[in-house]
Amino acid sequence: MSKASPHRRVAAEKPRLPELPARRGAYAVVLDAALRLFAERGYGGTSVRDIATVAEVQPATLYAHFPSKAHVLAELVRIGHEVHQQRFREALLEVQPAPRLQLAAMVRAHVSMHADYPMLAVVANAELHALPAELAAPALQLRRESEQLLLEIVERGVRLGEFSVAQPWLAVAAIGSMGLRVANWYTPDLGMSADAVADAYVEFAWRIVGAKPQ
Amino acid sequence: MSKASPHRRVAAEKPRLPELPARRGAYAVVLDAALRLFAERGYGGTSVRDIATVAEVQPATLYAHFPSKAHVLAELVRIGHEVHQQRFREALLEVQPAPRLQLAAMVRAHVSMHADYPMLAVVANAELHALPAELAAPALQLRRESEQLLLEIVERGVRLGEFSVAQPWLAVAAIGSMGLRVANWYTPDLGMSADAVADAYVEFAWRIVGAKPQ
Amino acid sequence: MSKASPHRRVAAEKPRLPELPARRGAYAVVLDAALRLFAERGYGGTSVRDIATVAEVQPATLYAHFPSKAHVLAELVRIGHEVHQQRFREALLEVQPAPRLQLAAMVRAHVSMHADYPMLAVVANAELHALPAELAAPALQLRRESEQLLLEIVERGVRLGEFSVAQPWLAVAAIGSMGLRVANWYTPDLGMSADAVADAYVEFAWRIVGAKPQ
Amino acid sequence: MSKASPHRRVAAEKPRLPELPARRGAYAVVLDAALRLFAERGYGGTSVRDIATVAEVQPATLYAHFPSKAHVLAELVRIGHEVHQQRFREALLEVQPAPRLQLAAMVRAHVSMHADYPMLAVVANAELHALPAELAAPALQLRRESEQLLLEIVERGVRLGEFSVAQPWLAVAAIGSMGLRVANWYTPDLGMSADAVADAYVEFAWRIVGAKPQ
DNA sequence: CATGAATGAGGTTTCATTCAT
DNA sequence: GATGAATGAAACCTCATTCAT
Repeated sequence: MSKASPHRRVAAEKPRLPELPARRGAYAVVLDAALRLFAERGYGGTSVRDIATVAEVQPATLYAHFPSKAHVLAELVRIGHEVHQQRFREALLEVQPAPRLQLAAMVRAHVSMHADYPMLAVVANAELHALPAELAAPALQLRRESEQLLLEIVERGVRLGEFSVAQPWLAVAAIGSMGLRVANWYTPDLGMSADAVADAYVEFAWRIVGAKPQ
Repeated sequence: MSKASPHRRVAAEKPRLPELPARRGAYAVVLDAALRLFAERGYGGTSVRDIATVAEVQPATLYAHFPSKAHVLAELVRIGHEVHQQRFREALLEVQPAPRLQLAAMVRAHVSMHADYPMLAVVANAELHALPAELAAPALQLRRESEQLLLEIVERGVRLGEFSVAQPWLAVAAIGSMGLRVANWYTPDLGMSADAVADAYVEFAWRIVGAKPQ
Repeated sequence: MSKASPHRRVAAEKPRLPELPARRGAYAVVLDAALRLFAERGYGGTSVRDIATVAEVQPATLYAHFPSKAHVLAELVRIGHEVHQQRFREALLEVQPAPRLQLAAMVRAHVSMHADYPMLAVVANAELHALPAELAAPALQLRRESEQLLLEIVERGVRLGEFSVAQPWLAVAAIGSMGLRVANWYTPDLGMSADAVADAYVEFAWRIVGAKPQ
Repeated sequence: MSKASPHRRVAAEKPRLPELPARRGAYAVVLDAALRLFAERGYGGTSVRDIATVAEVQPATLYAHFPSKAHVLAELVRIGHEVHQQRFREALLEVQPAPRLQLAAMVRAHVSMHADYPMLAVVANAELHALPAELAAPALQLRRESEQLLLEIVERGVRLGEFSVAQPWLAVAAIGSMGLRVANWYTPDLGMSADAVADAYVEFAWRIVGAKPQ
């Protein structure tokens, strides 16, 4: 399919991919083209020819770098989840062990990742279902771990009396969902920094879990 | 494409479509099949042949009722938005004019719609981008109106001193996003009623906007 | 196919069909619609639905009057050849037995038929090949007879010393071809009567066979 | 459609296409197959699969060389008109400026082209109407120019007193029509050379315009 | 590593036709 | 006699992928 979609699924245009140190040339161009197209039209709405055209490469060239179209998506999904996990890891390493601060650090990481790499986030979220089971498994594992981590923080906050929320897992679902969707509408053109959005969402998260002031 | 997706995009199996009074026969069967398939595999991942097979009709029969595959999606998107709007309308008609109650009614309508018709909601949200502009326009218009309505309620709450939130539009974005995602994970099998989920989300929404107790 | 052709295959719009005494109703409407469409787009470029649409009838109705699409064409071809033959017959019955006058009468009949029923003539000529052998046979027979008749007239003229042409059969081919093509370009809008065209073509025919003056 | 037509639209079998210097392989094979099938069954009566089968390639291969079925026809129509124009051009360049000789040269070129490439001529004439406007335009333009050229020769002959014909444009129509139809019946199997046919038609053309002897 | 050409399968849609009403 | 709905086949075309060069 080659028609452009009439209404954007992602508001922002860039940045698209984080630095991919070791990989240059056709690999990077193809990945970048696929990212843009999968984000805009979805995996099923994008043909290998579409990708090759945007990448200014022949369709056959794609197969020198990826075993199949699905593997291109798999690679984008992997990168997306890796970036997400990396931000989570850094956030945890640098934060004091207070639930209130831990939650803030996680939400900030979550939201800013979705604002900084919106296309990557949309593809990793919305096109995951297009992957065959074995290619999707690693991403699903990371997702479960992240959610579990967030849940443990919230439950610990509740146990310590710092948070007050009836069903922590529902709060986690709500907080996660809030952040996911940022990828769809955030763009620097809004005149608001990604940090400012993250700040606001941290406040929302605190409120949802009933965090005590201070 | 005819391979089954390995991980569910929607947890619930039913109910799928609201009563479509006057329409019976192939029209309803096709629509129901398309709903299930679009929800599971996406529009681009579903072929007309797939739909026909599930509906137990010939592909040609589909074209006696819909001008194209896109029009099948358009009809599902239309129905989804109509149900959503209908719930919003009823909620508003029956509620006291207090912002706190209005917000509660809207969130309850929003969440319960996504829990009651999860497939319809997922298709209407996640596959809207696959529609050509002219078919997507009515849904986009309804979306803007719903969001505007929610925003006005929150802003009024702030003006009246009942709510306390720095950027009402961000709060609206967060609240809306929370509810959207319910469609992906809710199923009665969780042992939790849709009403109970809605109750919890109403509480979250109140907290996000800093609603004063009472 | 339903797109209109961009350049006319027949210049004239009407008249289309001679009076069909005994047949009224759907039969006549279908035949008239098919005539127009076959003339403009050809048999292969016209669908049964196209015919039904123009005839303002359901496709199924067509099958109450014709066993198949091919039989609709066969009927038009039959009528076309019948009209042609009828004109030839009348021409012969009313003419003096001089080759010069006989040739004139035949050419006049041939040309005026193509000018009076251009759509019918174009369909009978240009779409004959689309008919299966058994449906085309009667028309092919009539064609051979007409040609043979013309050939005999020319050969007799040569024998009697009234015509002078080396290869009578080539002259007949040329004279017949000239007249056939009139159907494509003649229209009363040209400001010239069909009779005037026929007069001119009679003169051409005389010249081709080298008819002695008087 | 794959049934063979029962009565030939073109008597001759070959030669079919002029030398296409630079083009070999699938392009040429497809074009040759399409020429034969379009000539026999018409554009609407020939499927892409039919062409691919005769060309001994896959249908998909056709689309590596032509954007659509219509473009295959367009290419044939283009080649046909180019050959015709080329013959006209050569004829004019080599002839003395006497109207009588000019007319002879043109008619000879016209007729011999239709006898030498009968399939190409039939397709270019009889299937032109199946092309969308933008693809048909160049051919229509060439046609108008050829006709205009012939008309100017006849009118000049009349002015110079070498020809005597009341309506030169009608004579041109008749002469052109005569030649067109040669493509339908001529075949070397008749035992008559294309040149001999052309000679006869030159004589007919002279007679039609009333050319003075010598 | 990149490519142009080819392919078999399958995409969406239209076809001529039938049949119960 | 007319129809609305259905159908199996086939229409045109695009798909992801391969391979010799």
